[in-house]
Amino acid sequence: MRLPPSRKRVTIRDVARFARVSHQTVSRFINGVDHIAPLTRRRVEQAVAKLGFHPSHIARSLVSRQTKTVGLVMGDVASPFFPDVARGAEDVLAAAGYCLILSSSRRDPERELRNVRHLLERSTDGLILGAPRCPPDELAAMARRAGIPMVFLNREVKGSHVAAVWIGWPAATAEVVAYLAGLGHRRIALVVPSRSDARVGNREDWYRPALAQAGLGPDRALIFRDAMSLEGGYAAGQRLLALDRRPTAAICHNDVMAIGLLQACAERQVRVPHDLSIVGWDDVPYASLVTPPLTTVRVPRYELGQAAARRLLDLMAGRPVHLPELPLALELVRRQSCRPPGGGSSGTRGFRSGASDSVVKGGARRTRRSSSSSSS
Amino acid sequence: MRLPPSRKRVTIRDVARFARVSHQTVSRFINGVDHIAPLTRRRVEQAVAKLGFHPSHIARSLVSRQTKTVGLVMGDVASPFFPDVARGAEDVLAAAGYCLILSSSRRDPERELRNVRHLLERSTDGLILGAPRCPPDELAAMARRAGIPMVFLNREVKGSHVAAVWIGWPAATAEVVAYLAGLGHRRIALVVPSRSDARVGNREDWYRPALAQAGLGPDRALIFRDAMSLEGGYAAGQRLLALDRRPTAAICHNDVMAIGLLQACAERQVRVPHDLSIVGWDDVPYASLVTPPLTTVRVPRYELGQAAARRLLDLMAGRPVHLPELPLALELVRRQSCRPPGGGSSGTRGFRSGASDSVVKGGARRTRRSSSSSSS
DNA sequence: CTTGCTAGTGTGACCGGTCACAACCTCCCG
DNA sequence: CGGGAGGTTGTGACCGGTCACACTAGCAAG
Repeated sequence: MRLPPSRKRVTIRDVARFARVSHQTVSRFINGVDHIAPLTRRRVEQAVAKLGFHPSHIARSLVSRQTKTVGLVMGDVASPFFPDVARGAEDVLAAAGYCLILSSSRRDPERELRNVRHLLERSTDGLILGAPRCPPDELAAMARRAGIPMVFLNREVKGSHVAAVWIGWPAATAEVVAYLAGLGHRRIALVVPSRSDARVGNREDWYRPALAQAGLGPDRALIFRDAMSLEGGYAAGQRLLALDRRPTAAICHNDVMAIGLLQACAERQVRVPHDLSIVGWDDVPYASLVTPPLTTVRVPRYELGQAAARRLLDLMAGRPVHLPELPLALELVRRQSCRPPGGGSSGTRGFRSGASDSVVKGGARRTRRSSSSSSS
Repeated sequence: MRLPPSRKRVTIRDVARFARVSHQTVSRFINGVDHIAPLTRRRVEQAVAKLGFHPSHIARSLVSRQTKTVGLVMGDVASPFFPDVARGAEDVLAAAGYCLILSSSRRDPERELRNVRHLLERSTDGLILGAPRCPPDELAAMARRAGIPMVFLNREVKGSHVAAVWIGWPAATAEVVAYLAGLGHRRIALVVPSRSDARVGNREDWYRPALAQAGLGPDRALIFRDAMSLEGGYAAGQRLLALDRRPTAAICHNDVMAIGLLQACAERQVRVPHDLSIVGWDDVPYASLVTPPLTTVRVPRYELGQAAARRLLDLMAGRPVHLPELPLALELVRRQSCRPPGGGSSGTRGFRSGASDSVVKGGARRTRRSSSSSSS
C-alpha cells in the first residue's frame, strides 16, 4: 500500500529543528499569522527555503476540516455549457482561494450519484450541480446529510434547503416571440423535446403566455415534439414542413434541434429564412457556422457559473443569502435565419438562401443581403 | 477557521466502541482484509450501518500517502479534445479505483503552471498533461521533484524521465496526401498556423516526406500560414484563392481553419469541392454540419485518454512500461468536401455546391450527388 | 508436553499539520 | 515595586485513519 519510502517528505518539524524553533512557530510562519520576531522569521524563512518545504494540504485538511475545494458536476462535459460555466465558477472560486474540481456524469443518473457521493466523501467543501439527472431532492438530501452545501445550476428546485441559480427563461421566451411577432409572423411553431429537459423544464409552459402577450393564440398543431437531438429536430422538421398551412417561423428548444430542422429544410428545398424563419436556443459555438447563420438566444453561461460560485461561497461561509435568486438575463443574437414572412422571390430559386453570407468574426456582424431588411 | 462543530463526525473509534471491538478491527472490516470472525463482522457491520459511518478519505490519504486521485490538465476545456480525452481517461482510471479531477489552464502558461503546482501540492497521485503551454521539461522537472508521475498527452517529449502518449501524425499526413493524390490532385496547398501548434508540432515537417512519397514535389508557394483560428483560415484562404494558378486541393491544420477557408470560398463563389477540395483535421463535432460536410481526419481522442491513463497507472504502480509509446492510428473521414480536380460544371454555377446534402446521422453516410463519384 | 502455525484481536505509535493553553519576557502604569 | 497587558514562543493533545507488532486461543505435529 504505502509508497516506496522515496525521498522522505519534509515536515514542519524538520524545518523547526533546522531553524531551532518549535514546530508551532513554523506553522505560524507559513500561515502568516501572529507575531513573530523578525529574527526568528528570518531563520524560519531560510530553513523553509533550504529544505524545500511545502505544507501538506492533506494534513491541513484533516484538522481544519476544510479542503478549500469545490466540486462541479455536470451532466455532460461535451455540452457547450460546461466550459463556460466552469470558467465562470473557477474565476470566482480561485479568487477566494478555492480550487475547482470538475466531474462529468455523462448523462447517466447512476454515474452522477456515484460521482456526487465520491465528491461528498472526498470532502469537497461545496458542490455545484448542473443539470442533474437524479431527483434533486435526493441529491440535496445526500448533501445535507454530509453537511456540505450544494447549489443547483440552472434549475428551479423547490424546498428551503436547496439553493439554486436560475435563468430568466420565461422573459426570454417572451422576447423571442415578440421579435418574431414584430417581424410579422403569426403562425409560429415550437420544436421541443418529447421529454422535458432537466435543464430548463418545460419550455412550452412559457411559450403559451408569451404568445398571449404577443396577441397570438396558442395552436396545439404547431407544437412539434421529438428527441432532443439533431435527428429529433430533423424528424420534427419533416412533419412541420409536410403541413398544408405551414408556419412561417419556428422556435426550437435548442440549437442542435434547430440545425436538424435546418437540414430538413435544405432537403426539401425550403428556403431559410425566406420560407421559414428559425430561432435556436443556446448559441452554441457552431450556431454561426451553419448556413444560414442561426439566430439564437445566448445564455449567460459564464455569468451563471459565477453566480453559482458566489452563492456557494456565501453558503459555505454561513453568510445569509447575499445573492437573491435573481434570474440572469438572456440575449437574443440576431443572425440570418429570421426575416419577415412571405419574403419576395429573391432570385435564389431552388437553392438554399444565405449562401453568400460570411460568418467570419462571430457571424453576428454583416448582413449584406439583397432583399428586404430585417427591421432591427 | 474550524467549521462550526455541527454534527460531530462519526469516526472509526465510535464504531469500535459501539461494536465493542478495537478500532483496528473496524479498520480491517472497512478494508475487507484479514480474517474477521463472522460474529464480530456482523457486529461491526451493524454498528457501521447504525451510526452511518463513512471513512475519511483525508485521514486515509494522510497515512497511506495516496489520494487515489489523478489530475488532468488541459489547455482548453472548450476544445473539442477535452471531453473525449477526459472520458477515456476517466473510464480507465475509475476501473482502477482512481478518481479523475479536471483542470483547465485556458491556454495561459502562468495559469497552467499554477494549476499544475496546485495539483502537485494537493497530492494527486499522478498527472496527465495535455497541450502544455509551458516548456514540458520544466513541468516534468516539477513533477519529478514532487515525486509524482506525469504523462504528456499528444506530444513528443525528449528526455528519459518523461512519459508521453503520442499519435501517428506522420502516417496520417501521408494517408491524406495519398488520398488527394489518388483523386488526381497535383497542386495541394497546406494551410497551417503561423506558430507551430504545441499539440502537434510542425505539421509541415511531415507534409514534405508525405508529398515525396506520393511522387509530388514540395512547393513553397503553396504553404499558407496564418493564425490558428477561423479568421486565420479565412485570411489564408483569401491569399490562396487570389493565386493565378490555384491549387486544386488544400489540407488544413485543423477543422476550424478549414471552415474559415470554406467561408473564404463561399464569399468568392469558389465551389467546394468542384473547384477546390478541402481536408480538415480533428473531426470536431460540427465538421459534419457545415456546407459541404467536411472531409477530415478523426483523431482517436477517447483512445488517447485511455492510453494516457493506462500509462500513468503503470507509472504509479512502478510497473515497467507496459504500453510502448506506440502511436495511435488516425482515421480519414470521407465526407463531401473532396472530389477529383477539374470537376465538370454540374449546373450549380455561382452557388455553393453540396447544398442538397443531408448530414443527419453523423453526416458520413449518404452522398446522393448527381456528379461524378469520389472513388472510394 | 512442548513447539509451531494460523486465525482473530488489541495496543500504541504515527502521518503532518492545527488548536488550546501555558510560559516567558518586556514594558508601562499606579 | 507589584501587577496587568501584550508580544513571542513552546508543549502536548488532537484530527481520523493505518501500520507494526504483540497477544491469545486453538489445533496439529513432533
